[in-house]
Amino acid sequence: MSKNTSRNCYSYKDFIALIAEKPKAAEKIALALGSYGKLEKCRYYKVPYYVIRSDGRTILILPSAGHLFGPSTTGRGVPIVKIVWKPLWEFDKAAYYTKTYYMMMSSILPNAGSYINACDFDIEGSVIGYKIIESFGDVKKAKRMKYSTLTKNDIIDAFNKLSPLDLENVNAGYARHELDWLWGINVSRLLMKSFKNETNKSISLSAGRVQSPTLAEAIRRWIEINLYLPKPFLSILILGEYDGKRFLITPKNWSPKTISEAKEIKKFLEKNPVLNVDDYQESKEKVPPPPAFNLGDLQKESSRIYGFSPFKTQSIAEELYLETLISYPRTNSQKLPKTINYKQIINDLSKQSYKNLIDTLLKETQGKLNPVQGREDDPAHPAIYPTGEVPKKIYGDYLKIYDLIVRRFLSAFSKEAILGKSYVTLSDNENRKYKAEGLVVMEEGWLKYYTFSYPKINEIPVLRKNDKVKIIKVDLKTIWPKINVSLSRTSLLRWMERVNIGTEATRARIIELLYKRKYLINKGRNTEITNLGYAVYKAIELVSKELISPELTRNFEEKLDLISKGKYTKDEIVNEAKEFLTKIIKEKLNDKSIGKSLAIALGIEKPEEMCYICKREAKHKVLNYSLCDFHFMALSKIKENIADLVNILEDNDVNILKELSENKSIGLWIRETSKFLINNDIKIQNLKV
DNA sequence: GCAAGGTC
Ligand SMILES: [Zn+2]
Repeated sequence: MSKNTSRNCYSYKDFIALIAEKPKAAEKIALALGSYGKLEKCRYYKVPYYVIRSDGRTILILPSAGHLFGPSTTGRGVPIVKIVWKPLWEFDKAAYYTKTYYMMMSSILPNAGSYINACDFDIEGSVIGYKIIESFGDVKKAKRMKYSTLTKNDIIDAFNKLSPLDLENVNAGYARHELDWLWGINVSRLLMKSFKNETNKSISLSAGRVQSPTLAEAIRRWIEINLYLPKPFLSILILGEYDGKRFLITPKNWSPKTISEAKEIKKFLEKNPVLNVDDYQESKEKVPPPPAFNLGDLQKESSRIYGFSPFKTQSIAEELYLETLISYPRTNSQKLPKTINYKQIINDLSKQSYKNLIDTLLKETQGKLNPVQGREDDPAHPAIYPTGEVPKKIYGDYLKIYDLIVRRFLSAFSKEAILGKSYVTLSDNENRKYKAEGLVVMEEGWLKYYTFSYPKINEIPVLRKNDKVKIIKVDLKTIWPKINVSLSRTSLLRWMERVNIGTEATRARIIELLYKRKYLINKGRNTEITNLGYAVYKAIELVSKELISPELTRNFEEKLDLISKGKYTKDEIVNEAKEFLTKIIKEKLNDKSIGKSLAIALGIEKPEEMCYICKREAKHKVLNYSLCDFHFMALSKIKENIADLVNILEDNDVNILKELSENKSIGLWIRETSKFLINNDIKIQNLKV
C-alpha cells in the first residue's frame, strides 16, 4: 500500500462508496477487502481514506468520525418542539473537527455509483451512515453491511452478504436522538426560565434522561450516608498464642449484650487464660482469573488501585487506543475471541518489560492459550487488550493504565489461584465460643500477572482438637459498623452500569457534567450534593417522576423497539412526546415555586424560615427551633434509637449524644443534630418529633 | 444555553 497520495486518488468514477464509523474501522475494512484488488491509501486533507481497484470495480472506503449530524435548536423559547438536523460542526464547537470528514463526504460521495453503510451495527451506526448517504449520495442505491468483529473473515463475509438498508433501525435511531433532545432541552430550559423569571439572572441548568436519574441516585446515597446511625456492638479481641505463634481470636456469632457483661467476660478470661480447640478445618478455594477488561471494569480497577476518576481513565485509554497500543476501549465485552491473534500479541509483548512474566506464562500454559471469557458482551467490539505494539515513550499515568491492561490480559490465560483457608472454633472454660480465621495463598496462578488483587494474608497456626491456646491479652472494643454505601464518581458509574443507563462512551462524561453544573461537589475525598443539586432534583421531580428514574430509559427502549419492528413510526412516537412535553412545560412555567426554590438554593433569596443548624430552608419546628428536612429526619432517628444505645453502652443520654456528635463512623446530620441537642440542653425523651 | 450519543 502506498503511503503517499497518488494520481489514482483523484481518478475514479462509478465507484462503490463504503462508509465506516471511524478511521480505525476504515483501515481494518480496507486491509481486509484489499485482497480484491490494488489497495491505495489516500487523504482528504488529514483524513485518510482507501481506494481498492480491481478489474471491474472500484471501492472507496471513507471514514466518518461518529455522528456528523444531530438535532439542533431553532429558537430560544420553551416549550420548543421544532427539530432540525444539521451538521454538528456548524453549531457544536467541540465537534468542529468533524468538518473535514463532512467536507470529504460532500466532495466524494456525489460521484459514487452505489453506497454501503458499514458503520457499527447498532442504531447509532445506522443513523451515522444513513445521514451521510442521504445528504451527499442516494439512499436508494445504498446497502447495509453487518459484521460482528473487524477481522478479515468477518469483513469479507459481510461484504459478500450485504443487506438492504435498515430503515427501521435508522428510524429508531432518529427517535432516540429526538426524544433525548426534546426531554433534555425542554426541561433544561424550563429550569433556567423559572430561575430567570424569579431572579432576572441567567445560569446554566440541565436535566436529561441519564444525568437526572444519576443525580437522584447521588442524592439518595448522600441522604443515607448523612443519616447513618449504626447499632454498635461490643467485641472481645483476644490475642492468642500457640506454638510461639500469635493470632487474633474473637467471639463466634455472638457479642456481649452490655458493657458490664463484656467487662465480666474479660475478667474471667484474664483469670482463666486458656481456650480449648473444639474444631479446626482447612479448605482450599479456587479463584479463577478475572476476564479481560471492559471499560467499566478498567475504570473501577484504576480507581481502586490508583484513585483515578473514571473520566481520567477513559481519556487515557482513548489516547492509548489512538496510539494503537490497545484495542478499542469503549466496549462492554469481557471476551477475547479466538480471532484475536493472542500468540502474536504475547510474542510482541515479550519484547517489552514483560519478558520474564511471559516466559513464565508460556511455560505454565505450555503454549496452550485459552483465555477465560467473561459474561459481559458487546455487539461491536471485543474486550480491551494490548495490541503488542511497542510504546515509543510511555510513562506516568499512561504507563499505569497500559500496565493494568497488559497484566489483566496476560492473567486471563493463566491458571486459577488457590487460597488456603483455615477456621478454628475455640471455647473458654464457661463454654463460650470463639473463632479465628486464616488465609494464605497456596498457588499464585493468575495473581502472578495481575498482582493488584493479592488478598490480605493472615496466618494462624495449624491446630488439632483439644489443643490449648494461651491467652496473652484481652481487649474490649465498641464497634460501630461502618456504612457500606458510598458516593463517588466510581460508585455512581457502577450504579449506571447496573441499571443500564448511558453507554461506555457517556457515563463518565455525564458524571463529570454533574460536577460541572455544581450539582455535585468534591469535599476532600468525598462527594456532596450542593443546595443547587438538591433544588434541581426537587424541581425535576415536580415536572416528571419518570425523568429522575431509569424507567424513562426503559420506556424509550420499548418504544425504539416498536419502531424498529415497524409497529409504530418514528413520528408517532416523537409527536406523542412533543404533545406531552408541551403540556407539562406550559403548566409548570406557571409554578412559581420552582424558580423560588432555585433562588433560595443559590442564596439569592432568603427562605421564610432557616434551619437553626445548617441555614437551609426549614419546614419543621421543634420547640422554638426551625429545622430543615435533613436535620429533622436526623432528630427522629436519634430519638428512635437512643433507648437501645443507652442499653448497650450503659451510659446516660448526654454522654451518648456526645459520642454520637464526635464519632466519625456516624452520619454528618446525626452528629450535627446530637451536638445541637447537647449545646441547647434539650431533653430528647420529651421531644415530639 | 439546554441532552445523549457517536469519535478526534
Ligand atoms: Zn439543617
